[in-house]
Amino acid sequence: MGNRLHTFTLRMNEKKKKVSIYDIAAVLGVSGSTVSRALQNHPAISEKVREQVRKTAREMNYKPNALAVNLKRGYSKTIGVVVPYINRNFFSSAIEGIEEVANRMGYDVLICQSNELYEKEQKILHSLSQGKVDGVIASIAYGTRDYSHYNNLAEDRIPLVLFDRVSDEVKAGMVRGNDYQGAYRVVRYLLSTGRKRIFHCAGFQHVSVWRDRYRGYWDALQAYGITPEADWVRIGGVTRDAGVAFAREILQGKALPDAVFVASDFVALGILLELMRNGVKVPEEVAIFGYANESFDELITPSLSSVDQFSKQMGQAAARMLIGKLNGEHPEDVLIEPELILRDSTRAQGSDFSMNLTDITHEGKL
Amino acid sequence: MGNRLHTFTLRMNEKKKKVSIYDIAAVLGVSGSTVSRALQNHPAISEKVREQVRKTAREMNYKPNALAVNLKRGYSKTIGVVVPYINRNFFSSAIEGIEEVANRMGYDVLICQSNELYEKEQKILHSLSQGKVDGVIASIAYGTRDYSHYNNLAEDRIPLVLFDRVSDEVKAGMVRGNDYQGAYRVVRYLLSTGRKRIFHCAGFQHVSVWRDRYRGYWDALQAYGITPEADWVRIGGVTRDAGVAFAREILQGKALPDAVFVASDFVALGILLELMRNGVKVPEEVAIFGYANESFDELITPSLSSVDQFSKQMGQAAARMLIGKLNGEHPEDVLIEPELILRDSTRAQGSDFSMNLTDITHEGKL
DNA sequence: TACATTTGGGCAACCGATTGCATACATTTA
DNA sequence: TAAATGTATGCAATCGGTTGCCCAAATGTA
Repeated sequence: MGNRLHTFTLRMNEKKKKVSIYDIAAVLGVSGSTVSRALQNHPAISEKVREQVRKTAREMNYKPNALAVNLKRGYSKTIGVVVPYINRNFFSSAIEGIEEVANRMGYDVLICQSNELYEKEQKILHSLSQGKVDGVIASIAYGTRDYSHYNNLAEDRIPLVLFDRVSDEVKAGMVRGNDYQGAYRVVRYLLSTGRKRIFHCAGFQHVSVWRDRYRGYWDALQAYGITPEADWVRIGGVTRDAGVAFAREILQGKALPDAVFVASDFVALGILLELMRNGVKVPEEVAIFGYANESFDELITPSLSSVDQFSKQMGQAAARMLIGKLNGEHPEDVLIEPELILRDSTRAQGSDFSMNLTDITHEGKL
Repeated sequence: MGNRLHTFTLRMNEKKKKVSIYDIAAVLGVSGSTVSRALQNHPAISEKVREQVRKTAREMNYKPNALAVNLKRGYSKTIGVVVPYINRNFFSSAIEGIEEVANRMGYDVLICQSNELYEKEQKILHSLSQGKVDGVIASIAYGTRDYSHYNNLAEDRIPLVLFDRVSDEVKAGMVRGNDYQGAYRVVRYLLSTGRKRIFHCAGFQHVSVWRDRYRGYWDALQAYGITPEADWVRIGGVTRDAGVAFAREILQGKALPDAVFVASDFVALGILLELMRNGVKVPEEVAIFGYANESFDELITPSLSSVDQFSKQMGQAAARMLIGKLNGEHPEDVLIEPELILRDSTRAQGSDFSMNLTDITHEGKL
């Protein structure tokens, strides 16, 4: 047998082919079925043969061809994840949560980034729906306004779970943060510290999370009898540069705001730096409150108050939901309550303002 | 024909099966081969049939099964990428570079993270080598000390390119930054600003990049007639916490260093914050120089001097190299020269120290 | 010894494509 | 009109596994 193995090895080097069950079968003089069954611990195969097969497989460095297995089985035990960017803290920790649950349940995770581009998102989904994954977890790119590529997944029987950036136009399971509440509470907190003239820097309104945050902001102000003026709100992209641009607008306005509630930490960063570069004191003159609790928030000076969305838990919930769907269940949508993280950029001014807000995390509890 | 299509649709809903070329063939009354060829624009198929097939395929929402295609073709046009973490700026921009080149060349990219764990890395490579990818680009986890899982890829004819974290024990193409030079120049710069007592916080020495940085540090000091004492160097993990721990050691030592050259920005962050928390002035008393130019470097106060490794270019080079290998070429290894980014954490003290170092980038040139 | 079971393993179809070769028909040429 | 091309399509093998069904040998039972 050692001899046959040797012969085989030589052939290997010539033909540069991978080892299949039939190669093992040939060496052992059995059929492919037997090898397949032996490797699966099928009871119909005797202990003796089973051991021989396993041993030979090991010696020949056999690895099952996942493509063949998946093709035959009809599923791949793989979950596709589509996010705008993988290097946003929010998304990378969501992915962490997804991987954790998925791996535990025996699934692989295939990560893709859309770069916020509709076309790339489309391509990715198209590629994933060619049998590569059993289901998809996604957070919609903001370049996306037509959702048919998402809805098409259903035609291919690929279950879909959206998290964070969801849309009612898509039929899918959803895991969302309570962005409305988060925003509402941010504004209420700012009001409680005596800030009244509260601006808002929003993201594009076709995106659920930014629309909800805007609504929360609006309703909170209304609830306290304040109606925002037209120039209090700016809608735009969620980049640092957009923040810089908004800061400049603010500086050119007739009066500084007391506070700015920003729908994204990256925008908040741009605003904060640009305001300070122009001599505006944060938080003394203007308080700034971001959203997403990016990792840089606590590193900048002043540290940036923000809203933690429990991104890892969101990822876990999304993975659980998708796997539930794959098992034929009908899991309910998940809504995760966010938590305010208070830092220096919203430090209260002057005399101790006594608050009565029990739902707020104080600095350090991060 | 509309009728046949309708019948088919009904069957679809019942059986919940995806559309194959044979379904199209059945509707049109032709063979599977014809459909396959028509979809590939094979010249042997008449214009008329070709159009019919394409039209029907579109109507039936046909998507080729990637598993079947790849199984048959023997390759997948997919590149596997394995990195320790996707949310490190360094790695995510390397991935950006990889994707850019790969997509342009018609390859998909499958991203995996090892979390610095040997076991997970092993699992990932094992899974990738089951026919899922044509080649692998990786940066070795620091939990890895045995490299057979990498070398095993060769047995499966899967070309491998390592970037950043490489190893001589692995037979693979390599794209590296010139870490030795980077470190050497950092230390030379620090010396040029009058700092002599320069500590070094290194990463585990079985990892190429950290070993090289240590060597560069050592040689630079030697070249200037300085021999580091035993407690000048600490070898350990590359987390923020490790930095905090080192800072505490420093604080308990007999004398503060003039500067600390840190092999990782995350460690440098920990050191910087902990030193400052204990009243040490940075850079007045101690200068700190990091490595990797993470995005938070410019955001903290004082901003952190660091070494930019051109991670995106590294990714591009790695992808080019891998695709070259896939095309049967034998690309040469790539060494990328890093660039020093000077920020406030190493601001020179007292009188203007006139430097004669032309290879240094000055603040703002980032 | 004869028959019924159990055990171990092979045959062949199948998953969804691709492709070399054969074939049927149409067209051109001698 | 028969033979030689050309054109359009189908058959069947193949990629590397999995699995229902069938059969031969071994074992059990009377």
